Amino acid sequence: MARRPRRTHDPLDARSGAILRAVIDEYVSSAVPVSSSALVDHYPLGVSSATVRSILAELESQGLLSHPHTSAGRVPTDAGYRYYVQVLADERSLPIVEQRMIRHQFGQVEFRSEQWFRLAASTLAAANSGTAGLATTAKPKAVRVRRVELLSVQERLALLVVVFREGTTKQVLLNLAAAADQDHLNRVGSLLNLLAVDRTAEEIEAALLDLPVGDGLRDESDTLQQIGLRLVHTMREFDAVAIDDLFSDGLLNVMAAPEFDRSSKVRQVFAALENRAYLGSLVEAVARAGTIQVFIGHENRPLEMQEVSLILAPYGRVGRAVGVVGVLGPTRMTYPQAIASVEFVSRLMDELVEHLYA
Amino acid sequence: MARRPRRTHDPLDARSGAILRAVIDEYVSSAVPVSSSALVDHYPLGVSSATVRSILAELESQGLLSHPHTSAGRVPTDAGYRYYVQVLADERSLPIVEQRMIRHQFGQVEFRSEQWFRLAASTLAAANSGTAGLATTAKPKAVRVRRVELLSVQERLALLVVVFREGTTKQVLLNLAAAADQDHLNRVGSLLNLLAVDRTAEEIEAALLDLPVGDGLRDESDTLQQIGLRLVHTMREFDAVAIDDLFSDGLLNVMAAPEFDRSSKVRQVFAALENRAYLGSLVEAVARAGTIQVFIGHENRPLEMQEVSLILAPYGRVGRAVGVVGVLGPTRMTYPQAIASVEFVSRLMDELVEHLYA
DNA sequence: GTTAGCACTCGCCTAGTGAGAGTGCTAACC
DNA sequence: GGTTAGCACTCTCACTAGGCGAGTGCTAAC
Repeated sequence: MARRPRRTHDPLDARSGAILRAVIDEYVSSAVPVSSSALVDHYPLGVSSATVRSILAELESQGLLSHPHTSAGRVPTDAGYRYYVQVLADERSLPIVEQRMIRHQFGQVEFRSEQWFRLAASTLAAANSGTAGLATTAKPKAVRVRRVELLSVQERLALLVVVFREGTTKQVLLNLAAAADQDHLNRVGSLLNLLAVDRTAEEIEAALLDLPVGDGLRDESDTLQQIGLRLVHTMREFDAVAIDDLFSDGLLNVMAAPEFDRSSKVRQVFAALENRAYLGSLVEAVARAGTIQVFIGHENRPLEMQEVSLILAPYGRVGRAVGVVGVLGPTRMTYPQAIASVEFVSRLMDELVEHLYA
Repeated sequence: MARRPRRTHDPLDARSGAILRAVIDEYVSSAVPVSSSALVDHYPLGVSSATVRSILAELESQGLLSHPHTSAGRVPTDAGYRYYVQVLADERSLPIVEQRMIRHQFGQVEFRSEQWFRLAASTLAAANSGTAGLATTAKPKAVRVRRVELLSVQERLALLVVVFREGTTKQVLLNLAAAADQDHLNRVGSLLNLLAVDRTAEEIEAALLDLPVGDGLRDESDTLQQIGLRLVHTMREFDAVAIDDLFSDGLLNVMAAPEFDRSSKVRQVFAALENRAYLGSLVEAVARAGTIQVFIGHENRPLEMQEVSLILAPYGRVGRAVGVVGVLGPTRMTYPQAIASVEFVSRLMDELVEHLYA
């Protein structure tokens, strides 16, 4: 499961590397198998097409390129992309103007965390044509309560609002065992706050068990137990999911790519996004790695994701809240640019989260 | 804009009606243009294919059927579907077993409104193969505050949590003009609650303006003004959107239909869902009508939605919180079944909402 | 090691053909 | 007069053949 760095291919000599890079650059922009002549025409390789052909044949024998059919040009394999990403791609960073523009946008948007995630996703989609932008909310391993609130809805119906330390809230409707008015709930609420604030599910559960019985607040203690357990349950559930909320943008752009012209292919992309289990495992892997990770085509285990690539980067603080931003696109994507933009946005999100915790 | 009932076609005689119905039933299940011989084979019409042919020609001249090309069978037009839905379709209701199953599922799910919407959407998707289920949250025209809560995040950063009467919450991060600790925020919070509880944005704004200045709480009054205005702004924003949250399920099923095998068609469906403006107008129309509404193909104004149909029903109480549930699918869908299930689920949601307001 | 030249392969486009489906029309029928 | 059988006609679809062009791999010369 752990997504350890794949074994890098035997290093290529400079010229082979340059040609592989050229093939990939060309293929990414044209979406058409690349011929030897196209390479000598568009790239300053300084050799003839015949020479290029022999090198292409060599790269193919190494599994970095493939051949749709005899008289077609070359197409990168997943291994080819992998080598490209790991060895050949120039470390690029986002142009300053673009950086400034994105920062500006984040400054403009309302100060509401949901808006940031939306913006992160749409920014990434906009910065990488043909890909979708993704952003998950920041979530610690074990959430801690900042404050709970109890609101009477009806005689035996109450709304429990929990605010967690990272600012996310959950709300649960409670069917109360006994009737309780707002005054009663207020008293229970204060007790629950005393018990729960700054604590994890585990700790709250322990505290509930330690609760002295018959301490003059008999009336409240039943309700407190009931609601407390419900709170613990809700928190456990929240802790269990790797991805609480997933924002995406630009899925329509992905469909526009020629490789997705049949809807059965598009289906794959969506199935991928709905496969929260796998996506969750990636998010965890990325959070664990603590740095940007690239998952290319067949490196993705689920069959339905083997024609897409994901570039994901964590943000936030390990041990505290960690979320992930990234892009999802066809394997044929502009990796350097995508990596640069994902890296930039993740650092930006870092700052935003840091700002909240400073 | 108002989606008034379309003019019903001149009524057909019994036999023509039966044949139109047969064509639609057949086409819906086979997705292939329907020939006269297929009709006499599969339906007890009691006449020969030649007779059927002449009637088909008649129905076509009335605009209820169309002809892909000379030697192909017939396909219903949008007007044909409309006539079918309005005149021909038998009032069906969901089988009791299915009703019971759905009720059971709603009983099982956690008592959290979000879960209900998800379940409503997935139930509808499951009950109608080839369609997506939709559910919007229940939202009144002008929301009213049930309670506000202020939490200190940092010296000059606070989290405002607003719980509205229907149980939804919003949270906004506030950049405070001046430093404020939790004590200070608590005092401001109580004042704000006094001011805001049970009130709409308009009313809160008015109350803020009426606020006596220099009433011994000078310190708090600046913060109160600032936060109050922010609250009003947030509520206005919330009031302005017709659709706050849209849950959908089964979009992948829609893609499976043969009419959506090219991704450019699928694109349309998604574009439709992202066109919140139009969707919002439909939701409003449905809420206003107070009853289930069917929007077929070209009856939808946006070009990108002219190959899909929507069946939407309101739930909740007009004047209070109203939401919408429904299905989205290709025009070629099983309308009677879809209508029955949407109607059932909307009544179920009615009950749930009613339960909260009782 | 590089290059020019060339034969070869193979997908793609076009045109052409035959089969089949389904219609519309007509003339006979009840 | 409505209904039906029969039939000519139309049009799509699937298949085939042929020509074109792109691009390769190989070879022999540089």
